[in-house]
Amino acid sequence: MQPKVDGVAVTLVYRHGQLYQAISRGDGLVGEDWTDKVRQIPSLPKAVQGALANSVLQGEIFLRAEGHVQRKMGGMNARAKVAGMLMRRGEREPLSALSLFIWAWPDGPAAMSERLAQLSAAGFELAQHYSHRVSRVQEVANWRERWLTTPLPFATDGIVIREAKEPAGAYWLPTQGTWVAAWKYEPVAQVAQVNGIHFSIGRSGKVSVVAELEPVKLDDKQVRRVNVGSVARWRRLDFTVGDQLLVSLAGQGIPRLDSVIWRGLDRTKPNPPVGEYHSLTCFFLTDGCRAQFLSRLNWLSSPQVFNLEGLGEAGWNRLMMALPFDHLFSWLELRAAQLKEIPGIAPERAEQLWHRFEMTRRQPFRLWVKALGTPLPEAALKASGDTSWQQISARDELAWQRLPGIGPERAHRLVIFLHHPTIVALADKLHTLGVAGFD
DNA sequence: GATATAAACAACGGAGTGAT
DNA sequence: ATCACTCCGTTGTTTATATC
Repeated sequence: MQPKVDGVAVTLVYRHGQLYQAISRGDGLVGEDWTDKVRQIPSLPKAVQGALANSVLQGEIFLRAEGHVQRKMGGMNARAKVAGMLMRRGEREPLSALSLFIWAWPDGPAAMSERLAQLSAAGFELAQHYSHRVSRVQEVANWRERWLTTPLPFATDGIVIREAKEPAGAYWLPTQGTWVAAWKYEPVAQVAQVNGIHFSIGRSGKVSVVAELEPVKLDDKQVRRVNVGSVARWRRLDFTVGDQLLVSLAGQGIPRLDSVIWRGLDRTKPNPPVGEYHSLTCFFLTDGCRAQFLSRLNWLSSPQVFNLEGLGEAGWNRLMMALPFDHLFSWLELRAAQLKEIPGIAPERAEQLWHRFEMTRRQPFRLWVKALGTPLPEAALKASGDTSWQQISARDELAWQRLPGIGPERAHRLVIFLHHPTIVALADKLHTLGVAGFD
């Protein structure tokens, strides 16, 4: 077992004895390249030899904090600080405050003791120093308590227990792994008063309930809101403005609603929108559609679709306020001169934005399918290979079901979606607007 | 019927960018 | 110089649906 070091996960790739690449975890499959930053960490060995010379290591970049007692000092925003330092550009200061804790060597020697010994000899000493062989739950509990209350050179958020035998690296997948378990420290919890209840509407029409709180401090974080989840859960919990909730930090800093602590006498509750929104609503900016419409715009400018940089929720809001917005793709009809008139958008930026808009016309057809909000899983979209509206709307339920991840239910919904008058009308608009694939 | 999985969604903090 | 905004990295919870 080892302390669970609180930092930012990184994958190190060594080739020919040199650090070749350092990659953030990202979404588990693709991450950021932090190679240059990691090379500036002083404790990183300059070169490694033997089996390590060509290896892949998993570790944690952490902020050195000599004498850190977790129970007394909490997390100190260590993770955010590390992430901040790694995202900072240029080389203003050396990253001398950072260090590395290597916790896995997926294709290293079979015996854990051997892996730890070789890592230590190469200059990654921490794992060996802080790893203990355990065979009983009580031993684990003892170490856990000890690491929580005595000084360590880093912040921790629990402990990790690993089996001595690990599978080959090829079998390591995000969110899986039965050979390793974490036992986190009890989260700090606080009672917070509900000041308001907010219903947010996502692009698909899904409604989420968010409780606005009288701000409370949890460990190193200031919490003002907490996600309640579905309307159904909110109803089950049965709370309203003025009631008090128990809130803790789940995982590494996301507020979590634990329970309702106290209810007042006044049981009046706001009315949530139920059944009003779904995947076929709010393609047009009409009364009551602002929220979902905005979510749709935000989605199509996100990296998952067109990646229109620098255009977020507030930006879209400005566009919507200042210009005639009718349907989801009205932005394609705007002229550069119109964009330049918007307060808060400089002429240069307006020009640039207009160009980005124009370029989306030539973006791959599959991105336009996503932009439309088609309820089609990523894997199926890739496998379909369709490149035109004709192809995609010609598919019947059986043809859809041959794609991965699509069963009868999704196939049915897809056919309804694609032949819905609103979608047909939008596809026709895209044709008129000269978007590739809609001719 | 049980289990697995993908997708959607939420919040916070630090850094960087662009507008005023 | 200040402010508003965006981006990124962190991950738990819920739901719907596919698949075994």
